[in-house]
Amino acid sequence: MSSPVITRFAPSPTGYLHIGGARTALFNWAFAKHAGGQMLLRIEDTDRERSTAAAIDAIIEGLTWLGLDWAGEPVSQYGRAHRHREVAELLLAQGRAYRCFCTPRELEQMRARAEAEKRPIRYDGTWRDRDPADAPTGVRPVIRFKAPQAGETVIDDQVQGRVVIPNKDLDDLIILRSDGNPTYNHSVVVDDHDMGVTHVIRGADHLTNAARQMQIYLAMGWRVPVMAHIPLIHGPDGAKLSKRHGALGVEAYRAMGYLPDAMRNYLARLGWSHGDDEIFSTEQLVAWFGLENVGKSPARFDFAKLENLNGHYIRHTPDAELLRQFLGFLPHAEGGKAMLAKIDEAMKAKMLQAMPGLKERAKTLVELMKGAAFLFATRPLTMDDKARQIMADGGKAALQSMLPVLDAARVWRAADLETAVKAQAEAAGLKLGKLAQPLRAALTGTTVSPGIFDVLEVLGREESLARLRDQVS
RNA sequence: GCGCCCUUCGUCUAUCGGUUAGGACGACAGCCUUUCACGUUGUAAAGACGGGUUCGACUCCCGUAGGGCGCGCCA
Repeated sequence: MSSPVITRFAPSPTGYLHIGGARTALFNWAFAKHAGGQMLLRIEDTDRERSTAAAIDAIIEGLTWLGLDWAGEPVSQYGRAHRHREVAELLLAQGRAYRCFCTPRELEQMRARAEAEKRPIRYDGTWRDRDPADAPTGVRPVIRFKAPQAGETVIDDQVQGRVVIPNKDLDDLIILRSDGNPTYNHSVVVDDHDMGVTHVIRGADHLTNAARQMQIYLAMGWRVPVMAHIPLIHGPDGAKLSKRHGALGVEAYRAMGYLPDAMRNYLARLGWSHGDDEIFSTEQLVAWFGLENVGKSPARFDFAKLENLNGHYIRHTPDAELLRQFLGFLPHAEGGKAMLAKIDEAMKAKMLQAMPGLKERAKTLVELMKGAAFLFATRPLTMDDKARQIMADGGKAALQSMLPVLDAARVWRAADLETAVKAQAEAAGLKLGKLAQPLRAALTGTTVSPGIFDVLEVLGREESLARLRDQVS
C-alpha cells in the first residue's frame, strides 16, 4: 500500500478561474478522488498587486460551481514567504545558491545582447563564483540557485513520458528577490514539499519549470513528486486560446447558461478519454480517471460540442431540479435578475408546468430563459400600430384561416408562427411579407417565445384560446 | 536564436505491429412530427510528408514540414 495520494490545484489569482485552470483542477480532483486521496488548494498570491480578495473568491466560487472540493483551507503562498526565505538561506549556506548583484538593468542588457548575437537568452553566471567582496555598494542582491551546468535533468512525466532537458540550457534562476520575497519556482517546490503533495498535475506550460524545480528538490534532498504535465487547451484556430475563443473564466460559462455537469463532462473529454464514452457521470469520471489516458497533444476548444452536451444535460435533468438550477443561474445571467424579481410561487408552478416543452428546445439556460419569457407577457396581448395596420390589410383574414391549424398544434414557436403565417398568407393570395415580425410580437408579447400553445397550456387552454380568437377577430 | 513538446475525419478522440481505421460533435440527406425541437436512419469525412526497421506499420526509429510551450527580481 503506497502513501495516500495528495494533489493540488495552485492557481494564481488573476481575477477569474480560467477555463484551462478549471480543467487542470478537474484532473487533479478526479485523480485524487480516484486514488482515494485528496486535492489541496493553494493560491499563488506572491504577486501582491494581482492578489485581491475578489480574485481569490472568483477561484473558490468557480471551483465550487464546478462541484470540485478540496481538503482543508486554501493555502496562501504569500503567507509562507518566511519558509521560502528559510529554505533559500539554507541553500545559500550549503553553497547551492549564491548572491547575485546584477541589477535588473544589467540583466536586461545581457538579454538584449544575447538576442542580438542570436545566442540563447540566459543568465551568464557573473556572480556564480565571484567573491561577494566585489559586491558593488548600494545594490541589494538576489539569491540565485546554483544550477548544475553539465549533464541533464530528466523528468519522468506521467503524461509527457521521459523528458530530458540539457542542464546547459537551464540557467541559475533567482529564488529570492532583492526585496527578500521568493520567486515562483522556488515557492512551488517548498510548498509542494511541505504540503506533502505526491502528484503534481498541471499545464504543459510548466514543463521547463519542472526541470528547474526538480533541481531544487534534488539540492534539498527532497523526494520529487510524480509529475504530469497535461497539454494546453487551444482555440479553434489551433493557436493560443484567446478571449473571443473561450479563454474566459468559468463564471462567463455560467453566465452563458452552461450547466456545471455539462461543463465538467466536456472539460474531462478534452484531452482525456475512456474508450468511446462521451457522456458520463461524475462518479464514472472518478472511477475511470487515470493519467495514462490523458493525451499528449493540445486540444481545441469546441463550443458546438459543449453546447450539444449542455443540451443533453438540460434535457435529462428532472424538471424540478432544472428549475432549481435555472433559478440559481438567473442572478448570473444578463437580465436574469429582472426576471427573478418577477418570479413568485405561482410563477414557479407555471414554469415547472412548462418545463417539459421548454427544456427540449434549450441548449443553454439562456435559451431556456428566453423560451420562458412568454410566461411573463402581460395579457391580453396588445398589438402595436404596425401590427394593427397589417391586420387591417388582410392579416386578420389570414390568421383566422389558420386558427384550426394553430388549435391542432401542440406547441408553437414564434419563428414557426412567422413561417406558417407567411405560407398561409401566400396561399390566400395576400401580400404579407412584412406581416410576420410585428404579428409575432403582438401575439406573443415577446419577440422570442416558445409559442402560443405553450401559453395556452400553462394559462388554461380554453380561456386563452378564446382570448386569442378575440384578438384576431 | 536555443531547449522541450505535439501531429488519426473540420473538431474531440479510439487504436497500444496484423481492423472494412471505430465512436462523438458538426455538416449533408431521409424518417418521425400538420411547425420547431427531441428522437431516429444513413452519407461524406482522417493516419502531415519522406526515409528506414519488420513478413506486416497509424502504431517503432530517423529526418523534413507545420503547430505549441518555455527561455522575467510574472505566476
